[in-house]
Amino acid sequence: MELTNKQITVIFKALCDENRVQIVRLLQNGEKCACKLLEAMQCTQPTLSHHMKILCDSGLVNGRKEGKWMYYSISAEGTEIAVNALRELTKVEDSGECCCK
Amino acid sequence: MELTNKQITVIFKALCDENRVQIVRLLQNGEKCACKLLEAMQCTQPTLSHHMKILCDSGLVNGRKEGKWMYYSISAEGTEIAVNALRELTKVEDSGECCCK
DNA sequence: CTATAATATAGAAAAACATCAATATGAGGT
DNA sequence: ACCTCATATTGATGTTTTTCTATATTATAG
Repeated sequence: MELTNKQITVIFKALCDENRVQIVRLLQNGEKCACKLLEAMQCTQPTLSHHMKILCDSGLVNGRKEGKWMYYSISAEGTEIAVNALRELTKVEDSGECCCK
Repeated sequence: MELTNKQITVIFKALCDENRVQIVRLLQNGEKCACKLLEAMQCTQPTLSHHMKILCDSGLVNGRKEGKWMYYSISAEGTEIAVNALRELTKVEDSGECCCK
């Protein structure tokens, strides 16, 4: 349940590129085909494919193949894991270190 | 209130390095001096200083100077902004695009 | 089975990043 | 004023990431 530092970086690496953040935004109003995403982005097809791989590997985005098309959508599971990981990571715990405890 | 894609990447760039994730973990049980962090990390002092700058610039961590020491702590404000930004970014909105609506 | 269309992969070039050694800054203490 | 200690900055180097062009894969249509 607890993610390793390595796993956490995989998630956040996915979101540390402006293009990928924009892609996630494009997916906010529902599943989209790669070709639709490509239209909206200012990059070549291989570059988009590369970004989609990183997003899918992070678990934040799901890919679904249908015929020759790839459909992408935000993963409810993956994003919940990400939000929880961030909350856990940045949570200040009481260490019991203080004299008052 | 709504962060730009650029601002979001600054936050997540801070967390896409394993060392920085480890630093945040070290700060979870309270404010720590740079020298304490340095002891715990496997890096040189300039490298730590570099990571701390990135963490502070992201808003996730606060720095406080006291004499010749620097004390770092997790920023409640900054981390709340980060969690909210991630939640907003990954939220699937109803676009009204579907025929059923 | 061949042609075409959508996507993925390989490989190379450029940009960004992490890291270190050396040095600078700045704050106390003597 | 000088020395020392904690931290920051600089400049160089190796690594990772982004991006492209060219090519491969896969699926469908004719």
